Amino acid sequence: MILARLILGLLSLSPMTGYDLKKHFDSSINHFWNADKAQIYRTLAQLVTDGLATVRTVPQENYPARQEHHITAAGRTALQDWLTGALDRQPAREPFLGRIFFSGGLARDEVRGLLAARRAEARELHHSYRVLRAELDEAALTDRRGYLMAATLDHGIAHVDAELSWLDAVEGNLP
Amino acid sequence: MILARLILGLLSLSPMTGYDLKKHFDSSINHFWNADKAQIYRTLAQLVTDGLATVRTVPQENYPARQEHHITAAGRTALQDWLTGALDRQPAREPFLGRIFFSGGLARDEVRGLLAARRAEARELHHSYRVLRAELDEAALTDRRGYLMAATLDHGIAHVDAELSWLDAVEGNLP
DNA sequence: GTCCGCTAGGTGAAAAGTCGCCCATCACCC
DNA sequence: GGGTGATGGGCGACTTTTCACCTAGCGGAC
Repeated sequence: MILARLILGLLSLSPMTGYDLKKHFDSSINHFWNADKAQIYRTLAQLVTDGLATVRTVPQENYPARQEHHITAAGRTALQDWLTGALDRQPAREPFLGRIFFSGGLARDEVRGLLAARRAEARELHHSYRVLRAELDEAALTDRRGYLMAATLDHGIAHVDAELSWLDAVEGNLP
Repeated sequence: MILARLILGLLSLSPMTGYDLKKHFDSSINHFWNADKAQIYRTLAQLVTDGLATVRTVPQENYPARQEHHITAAGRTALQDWLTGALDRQPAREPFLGRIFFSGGLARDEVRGLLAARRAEARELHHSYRVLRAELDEAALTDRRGYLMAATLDHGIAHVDAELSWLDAVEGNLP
């Protein structure tokens, strides 16, 4: 499961609770994956039963105790195996293209509306990616870890740019 | 469910069996969605119980009878509602970026290997999209339906191009 | 004083999707 | 004569994902 791997990846950076993980998913991971809270807690439990992580309860003042999950040696091995293993190509999934594909029967302006809505979304995404990118520490980009994390954001930006160009072309030539 | 809509879309073009649908998914739809055989049959059954499609059994010589599914008026309405309804933005899902994100601990050459594997995949995809694109009838592209169907392929090509450029940039500056 | 939001960690149920397997017939190749 | 693959239509079990709900204490706003 990809989620288990991503969680292992985060745990390899530092021990975390399910709550911490959810916050990471919602911020730094969000541009390429998202995870439901329930799914995170269940996957975390699975990692523990599989011996890839261990839990340590850390009491806090004024707050509920943290169930801190630590990656184990076996977990690090599993993570390494995933990172260096063969690429599993996953099928394309673009619901928006499904609409475009079947929009031949719509009026011209309805199609333009569809494209405009998509453009608005893309622009918004582009902006939020740019903001995230600008917040990155320039110095951190010179080491490989920081560079690759930034690269995943650049990936998002590049694809949103491609999307905008495609939208322009499609609308420009729309019969 | 998106799958139900895509199936309705295909049924709106012509009546089909589950088998026909699977073939369409594997050819013309494959660049933006894919569907499991079992899933198609179950969704088809659901469409019938929901009154969005009806079945007609058509016997054949030498072959099993076709369970031809026809879209109903209610089905066309549902399809129209989907096409003209608000865009539901779906979260990003890029397992490959998950690898990149956590590959900071790998050796430089291992990261290059990852990028190279991705590049090979992208080039292959690019080629298959180009082949499909070339097979399209030029004349059909002047009407809106054909134009939009081709546009979904162009979308794939544009994004694969963006992916290749991104790969070049990432590898070129890799620390 | 009461409600909202943050910290923290869940459960239960249903929907969605995947995987392997099954049935049948015909055509074709070796 | 046996295997493969196309035509056609499924079933059952499983995993993955989502949705709604629940617990509980604390801090601050109204």
